[in-house]
Amino acid sequence: MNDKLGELAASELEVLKVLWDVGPSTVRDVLAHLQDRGRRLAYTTVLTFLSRLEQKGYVTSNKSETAYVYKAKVSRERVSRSRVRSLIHELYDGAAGALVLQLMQDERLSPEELGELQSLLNKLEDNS
Amino acid sequence: MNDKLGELAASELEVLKVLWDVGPSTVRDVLAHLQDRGRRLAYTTVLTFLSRLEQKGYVTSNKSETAYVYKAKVSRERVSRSRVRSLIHELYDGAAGALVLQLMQDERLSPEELGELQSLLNKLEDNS
DNA sequence: GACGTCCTACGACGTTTGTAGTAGAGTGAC
DNA sequence: GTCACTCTACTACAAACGTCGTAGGACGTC
Repeated sequence: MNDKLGELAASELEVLKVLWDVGPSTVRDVLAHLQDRGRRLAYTTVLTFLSRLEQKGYVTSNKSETAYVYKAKVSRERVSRSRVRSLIHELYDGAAGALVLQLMQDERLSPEELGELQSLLNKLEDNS
Repeated sequence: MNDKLGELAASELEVLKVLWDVGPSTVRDVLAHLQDRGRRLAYTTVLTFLSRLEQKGYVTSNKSETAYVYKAKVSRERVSRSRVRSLIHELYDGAAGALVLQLMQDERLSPEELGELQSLLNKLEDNS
């Protein structure tokens, strides 16, 4: 059917993130999780977002006994990659290195993270 | 005056980028550069974007002899930082390291970029 | 001084986003 | 069988976004 992913609005992403974090959920589940995160929305608002996400191809739904269960159809990694890529494009015309440098400078990385980076860097240097 | 920066829509960012890339420009200059990049817009559309950018506090304008000259008031770095930060927040709940790793793996970095990363990494490790 | 050209101000209009209300179907409890 | 509740479908509506048209002032040229 509709394989083409539409654009993902901010609130839609927020909802999708719940599905990633907690797995397949009903509208009521999603609402509860959002409220835990301090977001106050009406039940029907969440329903609207889930429907729009389904239309855009990001989630699927299955009728269970009681209510529809929504499930993410697109992985967090895929969305992340595509958003990061457009960010790089928008801001740096594709120069990913600049972004990495900026991130490393601005965001305080833990020693563990630094270690991981180092070993990945070693691998990349070997490979080239 | 109005110090608060509003949200930056996609097309507005595109226009702002021209100002960053080529410096202070008139509407017509901006339009020309956008068209070079393959974007087809009406003159008045660009004017609208510049006005909205000015309202939101991202650019200033000065009347010259002939036409207004628009100038970015907010640096690319500042916008970049804030967008990257919301990206990290939206997708990784603040874990910047994950994003750095993903970037390094997905985007093919040149040997020069890898070198820069290495030396920054050394510095960070020393400091900690 | 009328004409073409360029500029800005302002309004407009369809679409998307954020948010929610209402109506009606299903179901369990009494 | 009626009450209370829950769920979905449909509609709505304001604000933001993407895009442009038109009107009218300024200026140079015949």
